[in-house]
Amino acid sequence: MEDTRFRVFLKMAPMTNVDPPRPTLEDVAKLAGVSLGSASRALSVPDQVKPKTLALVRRAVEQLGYVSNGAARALASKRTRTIGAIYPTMYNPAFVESLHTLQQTLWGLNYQVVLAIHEYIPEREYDVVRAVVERGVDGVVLVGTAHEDRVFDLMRQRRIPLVLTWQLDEPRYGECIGFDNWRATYEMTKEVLARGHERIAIVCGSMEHNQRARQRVAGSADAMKEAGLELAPDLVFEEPFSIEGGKDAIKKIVELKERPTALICHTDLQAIGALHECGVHGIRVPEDMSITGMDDIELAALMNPPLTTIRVPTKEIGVLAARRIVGLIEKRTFDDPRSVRCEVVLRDSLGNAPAGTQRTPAARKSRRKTA
Amino acid sequence: MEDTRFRVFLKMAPMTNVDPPRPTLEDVAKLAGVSLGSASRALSVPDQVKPKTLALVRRAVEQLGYVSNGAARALASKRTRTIGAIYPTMYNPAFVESLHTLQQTLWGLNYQVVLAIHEYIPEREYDVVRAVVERGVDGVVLVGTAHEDRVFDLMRQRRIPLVLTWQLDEPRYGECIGFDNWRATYEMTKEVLARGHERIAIVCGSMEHNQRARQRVAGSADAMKEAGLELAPDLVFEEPFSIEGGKDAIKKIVELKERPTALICHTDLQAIGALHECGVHGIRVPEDMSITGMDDIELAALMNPPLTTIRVPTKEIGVLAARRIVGLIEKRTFDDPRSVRCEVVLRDSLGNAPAGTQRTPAARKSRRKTA
DNA sequence: ACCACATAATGAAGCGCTTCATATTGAAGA
DNA sequence: TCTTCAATATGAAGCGCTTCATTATGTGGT
Repeated sequence: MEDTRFRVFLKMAPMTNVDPPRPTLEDVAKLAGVSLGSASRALSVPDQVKPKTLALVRRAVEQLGYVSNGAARALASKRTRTIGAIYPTMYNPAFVESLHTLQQTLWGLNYQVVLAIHEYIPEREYDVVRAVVERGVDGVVLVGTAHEDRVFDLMRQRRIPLVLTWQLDEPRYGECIGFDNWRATYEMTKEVLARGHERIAIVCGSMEHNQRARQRVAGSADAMKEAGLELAPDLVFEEPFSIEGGKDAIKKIVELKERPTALICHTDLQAIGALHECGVHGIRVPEDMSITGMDDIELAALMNPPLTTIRVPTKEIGVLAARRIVGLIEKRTFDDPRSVRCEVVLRDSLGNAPAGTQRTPAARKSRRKTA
Repeated sequence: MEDTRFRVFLKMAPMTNVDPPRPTLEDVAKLAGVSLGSASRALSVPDQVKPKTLALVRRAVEQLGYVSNGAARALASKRTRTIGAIYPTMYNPAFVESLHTLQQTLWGLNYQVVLAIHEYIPEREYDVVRAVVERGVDGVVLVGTAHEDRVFDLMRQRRIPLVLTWQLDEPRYGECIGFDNWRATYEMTKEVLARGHERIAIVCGSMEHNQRARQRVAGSADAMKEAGLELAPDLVFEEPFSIEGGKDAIKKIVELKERPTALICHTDLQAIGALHECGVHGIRVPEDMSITGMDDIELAALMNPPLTTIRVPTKEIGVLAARRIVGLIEKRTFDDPRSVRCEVVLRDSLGNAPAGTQRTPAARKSRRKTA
């Protein structure tokens, strides 16, 4: 038995091309009866063509279902209206918020975002930046100010505007939108100290390639020094910035002979993990141990107990980064601030140090004061 | 007084061009002493040039800091090695997980991802798909099988491979990787019914443009029908798929004369919000009201009480979607499954219905059975 | 009517790459 | 030494768009 469907197909194939080429601007121009140049201008600068021409072109576009070819446009115009946004991870809602406003703002300025994630792996960051640059972007937004030299070199050599977020520094290349990480943890640590804590632990991320982490640890260390205390190196836990990271810190802490009475985490995710793991081990928060986070993600306030944390203006960072990168690209100047402020948000997960853990009279006094 | 810096600048400007052009492949070829074509092949198919040529080209690339121009390549080759991934939001960790494995898998297959978010706004979805197509992608991955006609038409007309995730259907165009949304809530509802609940509320997303939402509601309705019950329309709350959405549902529920004894949420985020809001209103979970979620995000197990939910193989979906879209593009066939399975994960937020709320003998019986 | 001048439309020259028909090379066989 | 035929290399033709020098069109002033 013959399958007629096949016969039809074979007959038609040579006539109806298998792959009818997608319409180009030239097709549009031809159909509209105008020149290629006019068609192009009708689409990109509609107020510079006569209404009649515009209408003709628009109708042809409609009729053909024309969609412009971005590669050709990019090649000819040397612009892509695309920004590369490179984040460590999307598991942290703080970055999601920031990305969200970044992309909203850029959309409003008629730019698109291409997102890339490097999972906190430094070499991966370079690969990703390079891939994005190769693809063609008019600007790049990165998190943090410390990056491999070759990242900066690549950007500078290609003269691609760069905005660095989440931190304030004098970078090798590019501009910053961020906050003072040192101050953030410094102020939080002050609050912790004010409640009589002396044995304070820190859960930070890997410090090796993360300057923010180093600055934050320094903020705590300096606050403690001012109080005549010292940050014990064995109470600084370098863990992933994740829920799991926070859990692991607590698992290590329960093994300690002498446990800390407060735990300052550098992300809310870690704090949430720590909080939960404390429950597993019967450690009461804040009675036995205080826990603080950073970012003030939506969930922080919903925890039990609600999480004391540092509010980071993530959304503002996204907006400002978007405006600044566009400003750099278009050599316009938005008169925006470069720095945003964090603030400590006090909730129940931070309480007084357990009685009898204070060695210094000053601490005993401060504990009473805020009790 | 004369500012000499200016003089120097003005003098140099005509000589040292302000914008030394980035090196092109032609520069590389020239420096290496080979033809443009050979240089191109050295980079794209290194095993088809002599080792000597390859070395020459590599050295020239190195020396010039050459980075290829993706637009030119895309224009000439008609391929971009880029996949457009379009998600409703990144606030839901379930999507983040899925994106994560999608992009990892695609990276391994030598493809990049451009991400776009539409915030559950249907018109925005089209804009975003179009923007991505215009930019140039070899394939697109979408969430859900119901989309505006023009989305499908655009993809089909341009013959861009399309993979639809999170759901199984016979779409107008493209292929599916997903699970049976109806079955997921059907099974969950069975579990709820088995604990004697009769007044069951549902928190879903907007059903108008979201077929998944409709399928899930149908799953619950059908399970209830089998038990001789009916899903009350006024107990179906269409709320955003967010923490806030869950909170709002509870706010409406506390106003009700007769409250439901169980709340089936369609995302864990909603369930988490609901859980918290119950606390605010003094509703004990699960004693006064049971709450269930969907997705089984990491946080679900950390809630208090831990959340009964439906585990969705989000990571698997990402991997399978990546492999399938590449398969479609390269006309290769990975022998992968098209469907993945969900399963109910029982935790403490689902409990027995409060005594005295059962109207049917069967329900009373089943309550005793599982008590 | 005529010129001057702004406003629009035209057509061609690339943008930097891939690809393919063609030319060149060199090693093996006669 | 001379073919022969693979393996490589070459050079030119575009890919579809923007842009710009140029030409055409039309408006108001005299």
